[in-house]
Amino acid sequence: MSIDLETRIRDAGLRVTGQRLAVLRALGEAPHSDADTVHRLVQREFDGFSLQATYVVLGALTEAGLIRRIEPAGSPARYERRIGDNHHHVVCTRCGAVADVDCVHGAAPCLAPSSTGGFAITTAEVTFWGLCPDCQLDPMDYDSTNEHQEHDTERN
Amino acid sequence: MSIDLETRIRDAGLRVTGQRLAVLRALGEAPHSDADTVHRLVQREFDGFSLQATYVVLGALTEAGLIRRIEPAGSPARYERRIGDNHHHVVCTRCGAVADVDCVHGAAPCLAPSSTGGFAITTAEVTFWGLCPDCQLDPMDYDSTNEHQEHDTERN
DNA sequence: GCACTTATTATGAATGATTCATAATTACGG
DNA sequence: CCGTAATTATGAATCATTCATAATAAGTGC
Repeated sequence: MSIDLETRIRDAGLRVTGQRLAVLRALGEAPHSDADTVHRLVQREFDGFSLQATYVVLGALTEAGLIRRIEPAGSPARYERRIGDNHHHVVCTRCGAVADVDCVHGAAPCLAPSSTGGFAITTAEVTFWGLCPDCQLDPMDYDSTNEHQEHDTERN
Repeated sequence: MSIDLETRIRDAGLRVTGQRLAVLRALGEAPHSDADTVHRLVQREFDGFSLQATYVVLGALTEAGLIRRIEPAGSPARYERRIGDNHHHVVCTRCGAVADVDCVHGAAPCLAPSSTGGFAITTAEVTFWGLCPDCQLDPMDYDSTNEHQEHDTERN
């Protein structure tokens, strides 16, 4: 958080635009947001900001290494600003909420497979699955016909 | 492989149909296939077998616990018959090929996070990323404008 | 401060993967 | 062999995402 966002964007070789700043700010407030959420957050600031433009900005920032894209099974891609520290994620099996989990074994790659099948492995990605605090308590759990509802379980 | 497929389907509480048998057989031949691949394989046997029907069958088998569905980032969902042994996967970053990797630490959950953020964790899913044997050799690697081509790296 | 070049954004359409709705068919218990 | 519920067939719909193209704006040099 030391350097300001503008400098970071510039240092990544990108032009500084209000949209990019706003997207980074949105991801600072709401980590693990999907494109649609980022879009809605940034729209408060830029009225004509379309969802497609959101994808373009997210794509550029991801490619530049300023944000990271994760794709948990069953939910749209999510983006986060915490990068370069090889952390992992917990995903709620009921509502899809995502939280960070520090790396299990320190430096990357924090795991080594027993048999690589000839692959030259560069990364180990760990995703934990379980119930978030809200869904553990939620009485709606007993009604299996109910749609899963996304809770506000972004603690970050 | 001891019990025959028909018995397994029945024991899972499902009716035995030719389509289901064919899908299971297809996944025996070509593990980690996506819905489209399964569809094409089964079509050889059932001429009118549609892609949508493939999704229905794959869904039923998955829900019954007869097959497992994995969703590596960037590729469509893939299905496999190897279940219940908590193994993991290596995915080729270039061509998307998937191979099995035995569990790093034995019994599930083979990993424990350092901070759960209040989540009640039930599963740890590990995905390794790297280059498959074919893509390690492939000279097209040097031409970055080329599309990634899927190699036949299913060793199983 | 102004013009120029090129990166970036806006807009609308298109694609790929998957699901849904409904009608036709089939497995299997009685 | 019959009946019923489970399964499949078919076509349309949805969701997330990308593509194509035109309009706009950032940053560079003057």
